[in-house]
Amino acid sequence: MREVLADAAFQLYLERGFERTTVDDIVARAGVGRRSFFRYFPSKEDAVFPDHESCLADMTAFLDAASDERDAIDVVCDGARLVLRLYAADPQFSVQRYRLTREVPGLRTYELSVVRRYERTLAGYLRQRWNGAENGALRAEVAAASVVAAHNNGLRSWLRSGGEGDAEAAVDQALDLVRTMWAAAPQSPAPGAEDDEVVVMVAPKGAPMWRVIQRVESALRDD
Amino acid sequence: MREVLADAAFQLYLERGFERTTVDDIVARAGVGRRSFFRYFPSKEDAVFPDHESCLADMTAFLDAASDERDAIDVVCDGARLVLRLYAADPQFSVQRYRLTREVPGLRTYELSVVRRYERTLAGYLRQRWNGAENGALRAEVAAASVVAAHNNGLRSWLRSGGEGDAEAAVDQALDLVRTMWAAAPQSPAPGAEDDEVVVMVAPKGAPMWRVIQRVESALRDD
DNA sequence: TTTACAGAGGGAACTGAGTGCCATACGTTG
DNA sequence: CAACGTATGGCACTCAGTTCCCTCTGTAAA
Repeated sequence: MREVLADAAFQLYLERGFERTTVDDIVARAGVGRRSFFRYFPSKEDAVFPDHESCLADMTAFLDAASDERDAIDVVCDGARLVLRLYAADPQFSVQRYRLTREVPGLRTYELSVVRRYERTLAGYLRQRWNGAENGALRAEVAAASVVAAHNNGLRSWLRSGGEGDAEAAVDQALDLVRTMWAAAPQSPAPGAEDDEVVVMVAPKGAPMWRVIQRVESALRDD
Repeated sequence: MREVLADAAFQLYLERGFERTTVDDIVARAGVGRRSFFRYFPSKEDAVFPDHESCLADMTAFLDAASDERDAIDVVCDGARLVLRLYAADPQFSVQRYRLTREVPGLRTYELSVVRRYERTLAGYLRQRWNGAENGALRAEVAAASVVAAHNNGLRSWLRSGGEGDAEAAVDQALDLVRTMWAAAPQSPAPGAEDDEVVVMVAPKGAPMWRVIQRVESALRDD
C-alpha cells in the first residue's frame, strides 16, 4: 500500500509537477481513500523519499555495531556509503528524483532535512568516539559535515551523469579526500596507539635542505 | 511595516508557540490587513528570519570584493563571520530565536535552507578561486561545509550559553581548526605563484631518518 | 452461529496557510 | 483636475493536513 501510494505520487509529480499534483489526484490514481495517504506519509514531500527512514535506521545500526578498533573516519565514510548504495540500487528512480528535487523548492528543503539527519547521526558517532579528545565535539561536527559534503558531491556528479558510470567510484574518490585530510591531522591519539602517530611537516618548497631537516628532526624528537 | 509585522509575529510565537499562532493573530496585533503579511513574508517562517536575506547579499558583496591575494579559506571564514555578527548584534533576540527554532520542526528545516544558501555562496567563491586545481569543485564544497559547520558550532555554543560570553572568540576558535586543517593540505598552486608553494610531508613518527629525508628530497625535486 | 473485538481503510467536515483578484487610498506628475 | 503608479485592505478560493466517526474484514471466544 505504501508502495502503491509512493509510485502513484511519484508518477504524477513527474507528469504534472509537484505543485500541480494534489493529494486527491494521488489517491485517485492509487485507488484508495484520501485519508489513507496521510496514514502512510505525513506530507506530500515524504512520498518522494519513502526509503530514507529505514536507511537512517540501517546507518544507526551500522554505527552501533562498528568496531572501536577501526579508524573513526573510515567508519563514518562506510556509513555514508550506505546512503550511496540506496541510490545506486535503483539508478533510474534516483536520477528522476534528483531532477525533480532540483526543480521543486519544497522538495529541496525537505531533502536538506533528510541529509541533516544523516549528518547528525554521523556526528553523534564521531562525538562519542572522540569523547575527551580536545575539541572532540567540534571536530566531530566538522568531520561529519565534510563526509556528507564529499559523499553528496560524488553522488550528485553520478546523478548528473544520468546514473551511467560507477557511483561507488565517484563517491570513493570524494571520500578519500576527506579521509586523507583527517588522517593527516589526527586528534590527540588515544593512549597505547603511540606507534601510529604521524608527523606532518609543512615547508616552503624553496627552503634550504638544512632548514627542512632541522624541522623534521625537531618534529621527530620525543618530548 | 516589515519590522512591525516581524515583531508582532515573533512575540506571538514566543507567547503561544509557532503552530498555535495564526497569521490572523499576527496581523491583528500588528494592526494591518492579512494580505499585507504575505506581501512582506512569503511564509510564516520567514518572519522569524527577517534579516538573513540582506546578510546573504552582504556576504555575496564581501566575497566579490575580496582580494585574490588573500588565502581563500581566510576569506570564506571572514564571510562566515558576517553571519556571526548578525547574531551578535542582538544577543537577546538571537537566543530567543535559537530556543524557538530548536523546538519547532518547521523552523528547523527552514533554518537549514537558510544555512544552505550561505554554504552554497561560500562554496561558489571557493570553486571560482580553486578553478582548475585538482578536485577544485569537490574541495570547495567540502571546505565550505567545514567552515559552515565550524561556524555553527561556535555560534550554537554561544547561543546555548545564553549569549553571555564572547561570540567572536567561540567562532574564531572553531574556524581556526578549519583554517589550520586546510592550510596543511593546500590545493595545487596556481601558475605564477611558484615561490609560495609549500610541500606537505607525512611520515610515521618512528620512521628512520634516511627514509624521511629521501621523501623530502623527492618532494622538493623540481618536476 | 453469534458476539466481541481489533485494526485497516474510507469519508465528511474543519482549520489554516498561501494565492488571485479587485477595490480603495495616497502621493506624484502632467 | 486628471491620470497614474504604488501601498494596502478585503474577499473568495485552493489545497494540505487534521479530527472524528464510520464501515469492512478477519479473528477469537462463547
